[in-house]
Amino acid sequence: MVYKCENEGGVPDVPSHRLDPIDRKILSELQADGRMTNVELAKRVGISAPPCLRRVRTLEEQGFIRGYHADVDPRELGFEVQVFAMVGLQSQAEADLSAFEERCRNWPLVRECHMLNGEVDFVLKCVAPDLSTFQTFLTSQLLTAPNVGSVKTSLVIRGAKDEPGVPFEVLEERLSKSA
Amino acid sequence: MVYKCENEGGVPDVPSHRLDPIDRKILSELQADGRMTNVELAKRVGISAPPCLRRVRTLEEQGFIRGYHADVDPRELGFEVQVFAMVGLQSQAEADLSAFEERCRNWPLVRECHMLNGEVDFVLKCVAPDLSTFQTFLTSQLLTAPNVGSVKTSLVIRGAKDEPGVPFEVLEERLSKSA
DNA sequence: CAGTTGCGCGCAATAATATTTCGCAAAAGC
DNA sequence: GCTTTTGCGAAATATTATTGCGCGCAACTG
Repeated sequence: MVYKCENEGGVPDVPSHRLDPIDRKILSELQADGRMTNVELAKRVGISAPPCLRRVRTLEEQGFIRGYHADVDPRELGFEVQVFAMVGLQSQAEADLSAFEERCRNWPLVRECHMLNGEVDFVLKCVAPDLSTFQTFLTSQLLTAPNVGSVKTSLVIRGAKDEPGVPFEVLEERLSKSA
Repeated sequence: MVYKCENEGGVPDVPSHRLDPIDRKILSELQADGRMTNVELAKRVGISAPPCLRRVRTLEEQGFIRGYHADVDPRELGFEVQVFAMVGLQSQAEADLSAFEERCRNWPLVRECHMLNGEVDFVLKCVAPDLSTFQTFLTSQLLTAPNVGSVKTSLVIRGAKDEPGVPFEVLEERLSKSA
């Protein structure tokens, strides 16, 4: 069970030590099927519905669960193209990094933006209805954005694995060892 | 509304042309909040609950919705490390590509695996509880896997954007132009 | 142009589910 | 050993999901 430590919006202390096996099972089940009914979930984790729902609410409030999303198929919707873009900036000053991140947040075609260590500064995951749409975005938006030095793009030929979230198996394994 | 063309498990013909504005709104709403109740969803898309639920079911069956997932916070759960790995193989024969993909599917730390064009063959998105766990995986699993030529890893310093799914705004814009 | 058919909507009824309330019991603290 | 705390579960209530019609509209047909 999650201990409701009210540390004023502060940083959580020791992450998953605050979760008991039932909480972890709940998270695992909801990660696999986010629309499961509460009664079904309760059945699976081995407690009755009311406490199960309380746990879910608490997990949501504490930020362990950030939200729920339908997993829509991009291809079926006409987004045929997926691209990874490796971006290098000219200046790595914090203000410039933030400015670029903010720009990414405003580009709908950019779904993910992660700052990296090493020679490349950012990796972007992009989707687009077709190649020409992406090319237009690339040349008229990304490449011409302030402070952008180099961009290397790679088209996704095919997806081999795309699992959401985290591997709970690894977490359990790890917790059983440290016990 | 989705036309229930029963083309025997075949490839869908013209993707989102089979979806009317209400269907797209449904997908958009469920992508943003996958646990929304059906009544709330119906209210938002402007129809009553029963037809709304029927549409959702159809969208699920037709594969537009692949599933629902709780979005759990990796950090809160003790997964402190996120890494992108660019992998080059020695042989790009189809059998060897497939073999590597299958291997990725069995590695829990690897959450995503995409085949790319260009010099790099695959990009992998990995998570791990800490750096040493990842290093162990890297050296004793990934680097020693058959046919793996080169691996360049980049640690994620910070995440700037991480939106699930597709930008419906782009889809709507596109459909309004072609009309 | 009236008749017919197919399709999707919404109303109303029913079945499930979510959510609240409350009392009890076990673990933690004193 | 006795409070205090914490979380469970049964029961009651409120919401929601789901099913079963009948209606209207638009396309097709004769």
